[in-house]
Amino acid sequence: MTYVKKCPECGSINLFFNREKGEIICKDCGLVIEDKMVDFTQEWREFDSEDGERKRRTGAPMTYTQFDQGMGTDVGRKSELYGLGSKDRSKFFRLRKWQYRISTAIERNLKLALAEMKRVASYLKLPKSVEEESARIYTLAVQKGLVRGRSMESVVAGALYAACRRHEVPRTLDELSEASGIEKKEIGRTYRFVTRELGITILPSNPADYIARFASSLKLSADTQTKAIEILDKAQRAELTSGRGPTGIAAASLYVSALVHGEKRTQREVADVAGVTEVTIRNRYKELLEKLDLEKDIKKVKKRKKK
DNA sequence: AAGACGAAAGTGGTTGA
DNA sequence: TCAACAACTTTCGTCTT
Repeated sequence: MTYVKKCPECGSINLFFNREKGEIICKDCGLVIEDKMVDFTQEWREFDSEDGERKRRTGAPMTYTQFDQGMGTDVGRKSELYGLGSKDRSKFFRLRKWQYRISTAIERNLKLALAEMKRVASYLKLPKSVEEESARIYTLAVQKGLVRGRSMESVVAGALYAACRRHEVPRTLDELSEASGIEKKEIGRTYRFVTRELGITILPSNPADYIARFASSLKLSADTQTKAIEILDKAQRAELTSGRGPTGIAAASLYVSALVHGEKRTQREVADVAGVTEVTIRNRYKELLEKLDLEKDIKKVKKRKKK
């Protein structure tokens, strides 16, 4: 395993080490540097002892990014035909034929889907752990027949979106949409459908998870970023965040923070990277000023400018 | 001239009867 | 199942820098 001290992209030494996700993330440019480390968390949850027994396993690691998960199932072999009557014989062949048809159909679909998934995931620079999770979700969806009536691509996008959220490295629907070429609405729809049908629970995404990425695409300093997180923290305590879109909150915090640090960005610029409109930023921004008495900070900056 | 601000009308999703 | 509702968007006119 390589030991990274500097970000190969921007040379920054401001790295964030996340043991649970097995990743190192550059705080300045958002690059995921190393994601091949061991994942220390369980990927399943145990609700009772019986559940645990079933899910625990030993042996070679299973991967979902390969279409048959490194395993295969077959309906019997010819050698098992001895002693069967002609009726059973034909049943045997019928079953095998179906087995073949179904499994090849699923396999073909999975192969295509996983290739597409890989493409989109690498376009979005997603860590391997997210891709794995996404592949798992997609595989389950196929097995439950949830792809029927929907385009394969949209389910792939939905699975990726869900996986990102679960791993707390959220991408916006807009980004997914741009990378996959599927409409935002459609992704949202299939995402909701698939997670509901599979009983996957997803926590509402935390605005703080967006800050680092937005800040780096706006080329804001680490100071500004830290300040934005602080503001966010206060906002959450003042209950300004519930029911609001997390991206809007994150964008507004960044906007304010950039303002007081003299790294002003226009509302338009911030709005663009966050995938919201200026109006939303304005509304959140107004609320932030009202409830968090940040006015004095803003005034200070204005005075400084006049000099 | 560009950016910030705010009002009004429209959209898609959630909720509760 | 449908209507009310909240959040967000689009659009557009006005004010500020």
